[in-house]
Amino acid sequence: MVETTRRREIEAVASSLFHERGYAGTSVRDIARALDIQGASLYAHVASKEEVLWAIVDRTAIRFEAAADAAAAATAGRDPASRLEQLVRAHVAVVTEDVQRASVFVREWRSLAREPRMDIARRRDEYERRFRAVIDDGIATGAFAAVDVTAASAFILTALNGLVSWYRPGGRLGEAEIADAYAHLALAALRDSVPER
Amino acid sequence: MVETTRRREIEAVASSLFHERGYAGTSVRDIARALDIQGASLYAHVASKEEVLWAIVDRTAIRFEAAADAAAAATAGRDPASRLEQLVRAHVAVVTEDVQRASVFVREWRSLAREPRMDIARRRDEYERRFRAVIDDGIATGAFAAVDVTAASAFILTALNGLVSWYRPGGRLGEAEIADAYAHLALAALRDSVPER
DNA sequence: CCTACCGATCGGTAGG
DNA sequence: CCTACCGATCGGTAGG
Repeated sequence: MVETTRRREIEAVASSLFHERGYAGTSVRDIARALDIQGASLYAHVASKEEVLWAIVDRTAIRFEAAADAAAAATAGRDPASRLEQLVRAHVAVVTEDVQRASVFVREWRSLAREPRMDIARRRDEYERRFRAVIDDGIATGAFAAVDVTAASAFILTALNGLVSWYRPGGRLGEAEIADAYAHLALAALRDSVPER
Repeated sequence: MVETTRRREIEAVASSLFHERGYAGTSVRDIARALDIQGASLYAHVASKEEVLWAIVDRTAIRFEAAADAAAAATAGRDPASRLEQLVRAHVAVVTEDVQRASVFVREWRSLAREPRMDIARRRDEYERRFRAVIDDGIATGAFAAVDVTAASAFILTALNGLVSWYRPGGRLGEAEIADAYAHLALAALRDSVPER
């Protein structure tokens, strides 16, 4: 499938509907109706409903990965707290940049067929590993308290992902405020409460 | 609808399927098949598919509310940190006690029709308000850092709810370990990093 | 991008 | 709890 304007419109509209009603709760005709075309006409642009979900999920996964890569590159060699802070800020930026797509990525990837679902599962694990590695380092250096790394990374990552269920563009809290607050909360959660003594 | 054994079995099976595939992704026949009866036979026990979702969601909402009530009652008059700790522990307990139902409550309440959905939305707001109130108090007393209360309560509550997507009964981390870790993380996230000086 | 159409499945009812 | 059945809708194809 070539990347036409129409194709991009379809993905935008689908992201919005999948975000609101979920993948299974959205029909191909719902998407078509939002574009003022017939349901069957959609198939001139996409191979299947699932292919649209895949396009949204894969692209968004790439954004998260690229943002985390950039954060890691920018903070290489620095202390764990700074590295985690940038990972958190990168994640918040990707979510706020496009909540609908981020929401579909976070919530609807389970609706994919076996193979693509396993691909995403693997990439999510990889992504989580970045957080775990930084937390591990922080515990090793004494910057972070000796918490259970699985629980801590799950706590922080699900909090970050939870942003998709409450962030509203144009709301009182913009991306900058949320990034600051979330970076502070995540770091404070991990930081050893009695650092120097 | 009277509460028969069959009725309870239906809700248990439906919780499991809704947890795995979502409400919209689960058919009435899927539920019936898991019970070894015909799809139409389900209607001898339930009025509609949505009524089953409502039963699960409403009961689970009641559990969260009751657990928070008990936590609040047990810590009335105490310091904000202790009160928040017990709210966190209560939440973790309800999730781990029945992940499937908790997961359906957290993820699928949006699939309800307008009226029940608004009822749940209202009760979720009410529930969040308990967290906000304690956080507000903690900031007022100086026990907590002066974070944005909306961001902080959303961060913590979505982290708590995120447990439904990774908790596995019988896994390495049991309810006690998770409750300890999550209570620590939530309190540390809020605590003023330089309390006495 | 449309019309016309496909088989399959959806939630649900009637009547036992 | 079953059989038999309902209209509506599902994702998708053929052929223009």
